[in-house]
Amino acid sequence: MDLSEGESKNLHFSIAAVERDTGIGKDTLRVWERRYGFPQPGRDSFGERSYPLAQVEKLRIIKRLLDAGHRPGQVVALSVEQLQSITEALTAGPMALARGKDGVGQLLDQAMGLLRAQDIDGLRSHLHQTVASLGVNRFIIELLAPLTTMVGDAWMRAEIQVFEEHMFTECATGVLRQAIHQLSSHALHRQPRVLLTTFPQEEHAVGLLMAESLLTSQGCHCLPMGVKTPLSDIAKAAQVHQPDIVALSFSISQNPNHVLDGLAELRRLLPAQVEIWAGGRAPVLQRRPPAGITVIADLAQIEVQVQRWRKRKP
Amino acid sequence: MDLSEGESKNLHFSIAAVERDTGIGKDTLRVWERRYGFPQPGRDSFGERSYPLAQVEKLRIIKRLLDAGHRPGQVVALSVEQLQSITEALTAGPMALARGKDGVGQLLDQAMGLLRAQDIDGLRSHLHQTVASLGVNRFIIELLAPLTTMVGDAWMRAEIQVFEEHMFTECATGVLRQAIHQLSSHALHRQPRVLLTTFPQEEHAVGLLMAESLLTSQGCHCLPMGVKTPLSDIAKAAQVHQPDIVALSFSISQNPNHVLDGLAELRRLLPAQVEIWAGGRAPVLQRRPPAGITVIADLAQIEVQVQRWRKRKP
DNA sequence: TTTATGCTATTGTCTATGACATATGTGCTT
DNA sequence: AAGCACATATGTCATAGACAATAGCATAAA
Repeated sequence: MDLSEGESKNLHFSIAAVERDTGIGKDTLRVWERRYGFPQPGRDSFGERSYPLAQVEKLRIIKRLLDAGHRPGQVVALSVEQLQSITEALTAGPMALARGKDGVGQLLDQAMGLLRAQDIDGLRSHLHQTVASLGVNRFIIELLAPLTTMVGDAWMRAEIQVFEEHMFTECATGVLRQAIHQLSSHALHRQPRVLLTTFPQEEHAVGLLMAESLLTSQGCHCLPMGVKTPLSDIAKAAQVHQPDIVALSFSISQNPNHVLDGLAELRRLLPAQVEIWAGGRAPVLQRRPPAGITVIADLAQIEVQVQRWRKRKP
Repeated sequence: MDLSEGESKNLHFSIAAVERDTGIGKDTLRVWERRYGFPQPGRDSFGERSYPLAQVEKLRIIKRLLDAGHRPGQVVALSVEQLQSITEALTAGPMALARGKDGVGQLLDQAMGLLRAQDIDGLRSHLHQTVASLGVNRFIIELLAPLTTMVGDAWMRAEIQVFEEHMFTECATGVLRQAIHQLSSHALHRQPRVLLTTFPQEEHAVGLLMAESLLTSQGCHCLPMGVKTPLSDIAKAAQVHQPDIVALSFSISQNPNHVLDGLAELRRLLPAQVEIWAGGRAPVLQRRPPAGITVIADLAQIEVQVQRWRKRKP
């Protein structure tokens, strides 16, 4: 029911729109207002909360800090400036790390430059070229993954438009699909068999495709199921296709409790011999690694884990 | 916090889990209970709703019927048997129509057979083979589009599992991406330039990919933006990338008014010389074709419209 | 027969406040 | 340090009422 009517006029958002844009639940938004005095939405002519753009942006910053481990009581009441200084401290590390590390840093800067210049066709050929010269593994781990992170960060800081992010995603998707197609072998009985998907709330498919590419390049037999699969259907698919591993991808904005509950429930639904691998940027995976789940801390771990699996199985 | 304790014992679900699995919001679940007497969850030891599996499955059937246009008051209180008979009646007609029409019908039956046999790898190679032998145009128009319709119908009737539909979509996506990649030319200044996307409510990407494939095979310059782009961002993207045409895809479940309002709004946002093409299975497009919009009644029309555009422009 | 118009019932979502289980932090003791 | 108890912080659930938006339907007009 929430059309984006109000949003276009004066950049005000309904509570549902804010939930969608920030990932913070309606209940939580109301209780923050009650407890911390922020956000402090106006009211529209129907008496309903109406969040100005500035507050939504501040909420996005806050959400990011929460994902990074801060607690609401510490950050919700702070000013935008204070929040930004914390955020900068937070992203300064990884950014420097990704940049100028080795020769690939140049390619990364080049890609970012093309994106900034809105040259999507140029970016696409640049990526295709790089995947050809570096190989899929290095391409993903050293170029595409950092690039995706940088784009995500830029989006968080509202430095890029939504449509630019869409076009980048589309571009990356195309390149990854192409890479997967080229890698895929028709040899039967490749092992391990890996079923790939995400939980129902998860919209982001690029992480999943990166995992699929890496797994395929390791010689695994991938059973991709796209995003947003209900838990019970993951279980049913596992029953039919008998994978050795169910691999799940989580983006940074996932609700930590949903992630943990979902993983626990899935662990119960699947037979014990089926491993569950959980990867992606959801911080909760590292902070509170759930029992019975193999956490893939970063993409390079995929190779390690596949080798571990192969050693264990005869 | 939804502890999923209860879920393991006798397959009971918390309200959050039901929202996740059915896509029906918590508020709606509570208000249905209040108004229609269904669902009727038990209560756990904390006094919180606890939905047995049977009710969750019934809710999934109901959700499908709602997506197909039924209203809650008509269906929420019905028995499972009644719901199933409605679902069957809903899709009986179209099925017969698609089947056994011409020589390609065999390939279609073959594909459906592979899908029924859960042989995804087989289906993938069958599709790749068919696209090679028929060419992209005939492949999409005569095979993939009818197949997608059949799968959608089968999903409506709960003849196939959600995960099977996911796997089919994934398979079709891969084949289409591959086709697009092979077709795409690096020649600059191809015309017309077509920006492709969907409205924010629209999740289905396959229709969009089919359109992109056909347009690319006609020698158009495609600017794909994926699904779910806010209207204002479509306009911003058009400002930057200067397309001749903005092409939109609508699935059958789209709210007719949202579609019409959205198209009218978009028409206002875009310069007059930019054409808007609207295609897909949303019935409202044929019933009340909006002013200033080019309606693509079926996929074969894409070729016709491209030729019309080229004749008009020197 | 078809197309507008207005009325009515339907339906999703919002509001408000209270409750409470779990997570987290603090301080004390060993 | 490490374990434990207690306090605080925090997200989610509950209840019940309100109401705008939507859809269905009947009636009037073309």
